[in-house]
Amino acid sequence: MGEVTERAENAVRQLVGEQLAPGDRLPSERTLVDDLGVSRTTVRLVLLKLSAEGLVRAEHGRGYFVSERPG
Amino acid sequence: MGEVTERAENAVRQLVGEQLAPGDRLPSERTLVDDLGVSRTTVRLVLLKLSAEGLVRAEHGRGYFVSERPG
Amino acid sequence: MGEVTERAENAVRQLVGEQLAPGDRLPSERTLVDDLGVSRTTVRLVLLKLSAEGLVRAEHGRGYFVSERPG
Amino acid sequence: MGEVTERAENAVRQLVGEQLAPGDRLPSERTLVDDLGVSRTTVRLVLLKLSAEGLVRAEHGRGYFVSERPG
DNA sequence: GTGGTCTAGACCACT
DNA sequence: GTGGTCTAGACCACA
Repeated sequence: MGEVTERAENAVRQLVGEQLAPGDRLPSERTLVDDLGVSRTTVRLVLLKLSAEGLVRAEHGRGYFVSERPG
Repeated sequence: MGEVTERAENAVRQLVGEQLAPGDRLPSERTLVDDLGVSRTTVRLVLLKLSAEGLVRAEHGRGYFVSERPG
Repeated sequence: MGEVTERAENAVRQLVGEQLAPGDRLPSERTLVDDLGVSRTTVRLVLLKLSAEGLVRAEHGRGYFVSERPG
Repeated sequence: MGEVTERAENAVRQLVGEQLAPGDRLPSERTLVDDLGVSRTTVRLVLLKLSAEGLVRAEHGRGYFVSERPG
């Protein structure tokens, strides 16, 4: 995993862990693209990783949400 | 066609083929939204497809009805 | 215009004149149906009248909004 | 088909017929949203119709292209 | 109170 | 950064 992706991942992890509560919706993919200054591919790579960890959960057409049971 | 739409399509096909008779009225779009747990857009996509096939026919202000000649 | 429609009209007029500001969105047609306890036909009749007066303006798919220049 | 969609359809037809040549790429759906002032749903409805007619062809991840054989 | 049209914006699959 | 799928919910036309 490259340097850019790693920085994006840490930014999203921090957002989820420190600024959001379980059940909260994350910023949209396109908002994260703008805010983090990375490509949509990179954003999705990060979100897919966090989804696999169970930290967040995607709902088609609605958004990403912070999981109730992290892990 | 996506996974969600496909499941909804199968549910409506089964309803039309097994529980309703020619001339019967289908549940309203909004009822199907509740019963199938999908958006109205997805419900309409399915009903439009079945209409194009001639399985059902829409009547503005009245509802959807099972066709007399399926096919 | 019947008694029921008149009561509904007065309720919406009061809402627009006293509780909302120019540019604000009105409650949706279906919300007004529930809140006023009248049919959709009655609600639309009232909103059409207020639109004709220039008090409110409809935007398809978005809602009704209080006009900037009432009248 | 509604009034808004019809206007959008005519605009795209004119673009395809008068300003683009076979093989040319159309503006992206999101660009058309901005240019035509309608929602992406409406844009897609128009493009789906023109695709069904064979006037244009969609390529996933690449864009819409003017067909070689219009019709 | 139904089907028809339209808005706004999300995630997904792909290049 | 495109097209593809899906959500949510608004007003419109009709019965």
